[in-house]
Amino acid sequence: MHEFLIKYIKSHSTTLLSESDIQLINESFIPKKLRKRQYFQQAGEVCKYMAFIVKGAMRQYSVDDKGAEHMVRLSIEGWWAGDRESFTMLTPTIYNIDAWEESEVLIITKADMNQLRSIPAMSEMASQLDNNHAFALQKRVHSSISDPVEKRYADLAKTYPQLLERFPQHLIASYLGVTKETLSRVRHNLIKK
Amino acid sequence: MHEFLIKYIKSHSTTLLSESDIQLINESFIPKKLRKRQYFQQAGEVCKYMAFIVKGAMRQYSVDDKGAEHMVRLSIEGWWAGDRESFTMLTPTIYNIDAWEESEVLIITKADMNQLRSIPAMSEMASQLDNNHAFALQKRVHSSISDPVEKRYADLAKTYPQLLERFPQHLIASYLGVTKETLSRVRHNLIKK
DNA sequence: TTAATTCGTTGACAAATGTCAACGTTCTTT
DNA sequence: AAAGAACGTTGACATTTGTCAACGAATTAA
Repeated sequence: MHEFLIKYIKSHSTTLLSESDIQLINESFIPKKLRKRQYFQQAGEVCKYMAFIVKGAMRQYSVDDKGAEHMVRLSIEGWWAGDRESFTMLTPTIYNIDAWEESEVLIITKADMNQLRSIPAMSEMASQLDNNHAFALQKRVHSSISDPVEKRYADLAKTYPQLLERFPQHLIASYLGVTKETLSRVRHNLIKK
Repeated sequence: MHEFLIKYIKSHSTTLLSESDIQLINESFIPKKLRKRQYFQQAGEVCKYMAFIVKGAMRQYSVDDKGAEHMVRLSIEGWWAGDRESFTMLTPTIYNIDAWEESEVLIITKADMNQLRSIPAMSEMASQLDNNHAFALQKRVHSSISDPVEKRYADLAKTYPQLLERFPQHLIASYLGVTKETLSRVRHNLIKK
């Protein structure tokens, strides 16, 4: 189960991992299975763990006054789940995170994560991840103020085609900030062209 | 001119700065004056410098096919300017950055920034900044998919009242992702309540 | 000082999106 | 196998937002 993570770390760093490094990593990341719809984190809690998804699909979302859900993130295997702000600042999160599909994850606490910073490949990977995360958020902000829904959907389909295969359209619609009806019509228009 | 930066670094870190640290910082950050509307960075270039704004106001924006500008960021003194992705990845930026008001900035190259990582307070500040930046982007993504314009504007007015005083409304509108006419009407409705 | 821009507002209308209801299909669960 | 739920689509209509034009006030430049 940890092999996927080790492979992932190697591919996101340039320095080598010693046997003892791998040992330490294996001990720090605890395997956990999540049933369909099982919460990994609920709004109001402090996010105690980051999860590396080995298998499955998860979503991060808020719920507003009217009970409507807003997807801020959709993730599948090879990606991470957890609210960064809550995790690093130890403040209560406003997001729920749950498993959309039955999932297998490797979870780690903040303390253990800090321990692992002593491993060069780990800290390298972490900062690379932080960068990529920030770049992706920046692009999403930019497209949200610049592009019509049609383009936002097309870009998503091109950049992350896996997400369209794994999540139903009403979650994709929420992720894009529109209703499922609007996305349905936008898709209809796109096909015509 | 550097005093403001030093004060800023101190307030964003817990470790002390030695005299030689301050010396090194002063040498790494080069003062630069920008006239009104002068470019700090143009789309297509690689962002060679990060700028700490000592005085003035700057904006970061893209320009689409139709010539419309989209403000991804509005910053004033005590904030930073520069496209993080271009700066760290050495890729061409898609954003223009220019001075909205006459400004004084302190600029630093990536190489010099890396040098400064040896100063604990500096690296501490940098990671704190990265975090705050990511948290702010996350919030903006969330509000863009969850909140109506009215609430987005009210939140902005509450969180960053300075921005409303320093930038004209059509730039604020662009920052929120709506036209100036829409913002004008939204404000009108807000006042009635 | 005068002339030219920029800025914010407003009205009329078009376009995009949301809301609500209905429907058939597919997928789950029993 | 049957029943229920989830999903995606469509229509009718309301609401929001965009577009274009015009206007006056404030700001800037000549």
